[in-house]
Amino acid sequence: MSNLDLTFQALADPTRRAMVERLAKGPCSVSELAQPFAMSLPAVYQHLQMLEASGLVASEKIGRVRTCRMEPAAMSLAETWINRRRTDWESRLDRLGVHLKRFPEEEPK
Amino acid sequence: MSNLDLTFQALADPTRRAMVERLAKGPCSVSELAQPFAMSLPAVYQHLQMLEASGLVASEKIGRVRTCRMEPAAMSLAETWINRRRTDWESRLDRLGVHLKRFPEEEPK
DNA sequence: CTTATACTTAGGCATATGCTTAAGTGTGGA
DNA sequence: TCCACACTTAAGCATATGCCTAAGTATAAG
Repeated sequence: MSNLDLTFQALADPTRRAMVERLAKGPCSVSELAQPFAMSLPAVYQHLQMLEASGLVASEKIGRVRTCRMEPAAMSLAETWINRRRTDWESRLDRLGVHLKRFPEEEPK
Repeated sequence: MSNLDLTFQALADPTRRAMVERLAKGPCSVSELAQPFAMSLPAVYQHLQMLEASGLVASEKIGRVRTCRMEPAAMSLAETWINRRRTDWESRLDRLGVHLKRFPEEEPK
């Protein structure tokens, strides 16, 4: 499974996106991360593991507290993939526009 | 299910990402879309339906041919969501940097 | 030493996902 | 009219996902 698979899969769940939103504001413990959700701690923990597997989040355990933080590099990878497709599409539209301006009656292939 | 759920879910599958990559180069029929994959046409069709449900792709049927095209607006939504979290994180790091420069021995809360 | 805290693992269950094959439906060429 | 083509629907199946409860483990406070 490629990293983009795991990354987009991780972002596909609203609970996990909310967790990322929380971590974008700054690091926190597993309990703090779990606090907003009406869900058991093991469930939150599983979500956290998917976020870590994708590389979107990293964590470190000190004493009995695990502190989680966002990992912006993985975010960038996903962002870049999307941006690339948008760019491809838009540059195609640009070329099409230029072509139609010069030969308005031809249908592009 | 929110639109971002459907969008990221759609992008989580490598087959569907490849379909989006194909469509970023320009519109094509369902058969053309299916051609690169070692997969039955119904399977491809189901992927297409997920892409349409997310808004990433739109299609129109003329005669017996359905022509599919990329829909950049849905791409932007996903891109923007990711970008926002990255920005939040980075601006937090910036504030932290300023603070540490002025009070190097304090631990930030 | 005992107990509370903060995770962590294990097992189970219901639903969702990604395919398959078989059997349609509508369109257009011969 | 007949038939091939381009989807489209339906049914089924194996695995994955998202939760749960119960039962751990390790650290820290009393």
